[in-house]
Amino acid sequence: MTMLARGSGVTIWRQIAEDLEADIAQGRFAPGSRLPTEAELAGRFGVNRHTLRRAIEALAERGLVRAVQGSGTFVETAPLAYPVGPRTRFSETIIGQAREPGGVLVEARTIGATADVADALKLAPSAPVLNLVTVLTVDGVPVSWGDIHVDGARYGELGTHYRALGSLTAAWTACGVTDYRRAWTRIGAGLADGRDAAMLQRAERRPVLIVDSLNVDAEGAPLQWTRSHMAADRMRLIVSTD
Amino acid sequence: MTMLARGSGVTIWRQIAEDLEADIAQGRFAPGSRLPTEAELAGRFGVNRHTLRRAIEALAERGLVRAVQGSGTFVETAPLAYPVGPRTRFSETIIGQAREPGGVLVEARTIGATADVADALKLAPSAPVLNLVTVLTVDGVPVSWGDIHVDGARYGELGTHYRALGSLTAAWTACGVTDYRRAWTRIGAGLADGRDAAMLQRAERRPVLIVDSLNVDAEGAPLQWTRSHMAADRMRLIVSTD
DNA sequence: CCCTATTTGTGCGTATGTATC
DNA sequence: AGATACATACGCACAAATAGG
Repeated sequence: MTMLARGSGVTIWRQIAEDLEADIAQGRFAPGSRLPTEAELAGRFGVNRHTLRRAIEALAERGLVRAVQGSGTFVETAPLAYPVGPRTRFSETIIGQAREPGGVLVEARTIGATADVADALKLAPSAPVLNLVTVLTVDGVPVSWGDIHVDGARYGELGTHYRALGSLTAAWTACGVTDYRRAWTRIGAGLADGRDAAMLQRAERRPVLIVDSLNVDAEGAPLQWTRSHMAADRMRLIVSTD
Repeated sequence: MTMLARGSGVTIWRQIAEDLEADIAQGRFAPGSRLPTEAELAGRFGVNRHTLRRAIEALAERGLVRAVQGSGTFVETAPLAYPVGPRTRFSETIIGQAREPGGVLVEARTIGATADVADALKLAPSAPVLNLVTVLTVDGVPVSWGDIHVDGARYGELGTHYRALGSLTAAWTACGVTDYRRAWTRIGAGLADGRDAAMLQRAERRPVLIVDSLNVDAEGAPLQWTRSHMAADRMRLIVSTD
């Protein structure tokens, strides 16, 4: 730990933030590990806990650490690679990287198709559509949430199956769809709003990847239109074009 | 124009912003067109120019309009679709959408390969690398800037050719590389920093797509490693997996 | 190339409402 | 109730960038 230079023109919290950042960059605080408590760090630097919190806040804002109330402050891990391919499955991909995937169904309801959805799924305007809201986690950390839309008339039971099985692939199988593939993916970016912040346990205004996609069955008929919001500092998309 | 409700609990600038947004959504202000001047709009709404500017600022923050000093405030156009495929070329894609592509070489220098670059290009660490910084525009509006790295020993003239020809594909041809393709693409997101803001003529903290990619020649040998920063509200990536 | 009008950007001062301690 | 801080709104003036003659 370097000396703090009071009155040097650089605020104390900034010096501390840079110090901690160097510690993280050089692996003295490992990715995924918990930082010492705020009280301990404040003691170490010889500053008030408020000052230290300001430093932590700056690091969290840049996505280097994540503060969890009641638990601690954790060093963020390197972003996960998520391939975009015709047959990529979330669970398989995550397991292949020796991590533990998870999925939670947050909401399930039937709504009328909006223009976008009706167009993608080739349904009549305002036809019944099953809307599932899910959160995907890796090692318990939310990485993405999705707004899933399927034909309500044909696949109204998808939500029930998903809730029981915890995997979308399995839920589709239970609905009699044994195979599906990704037809197209549209990738944009935006800033996390209140909902993103809540679903991804992330601060507002952090960058999110906004990914629209269409899955089709073996015959090419549209099955599922999804808009996913991915925490950009936890996930990165990989496209192979060989 | 709806009446402004002073003291209604909603600030005036917010009401104005919502009013203008509705005008844009319903096409009363066309994409790409210039809004009335601040003075005129302030007069129309019967408010101070500062108040109106606050409303414009809110719209600009959401990417709906773009203010240019000395020129005016313009309605942003819908994001451009940019395919990610083995043989997509910027110029061809843009022309195919009936828009006008442009490219400017901002900087050209030779540096030592960093670990990332050496790895991607299969060069020795700190081998000479030609680094080109370019800005791509559509209809004169910057949509992306890129940090291009190529083997300095073999393709040191690429920068000269690019500057003369204005197109990377043409510059490669001049270097004797008649064909190349995209091997892989990694897509993340971040917030615009000072450099992004300057290069993309965009405010800081706006969302940017950060795209790393590798181009290879016909034999699959690495040619060009690029990190592009794309203005997310002007461009969106499309991946087809058929 | 210069000059000028137009348009957005910035600063300072003042007054007022609102939330917080 | 009082004190304080902060965002809102207005007015005026000037700086900086752009466009056109």
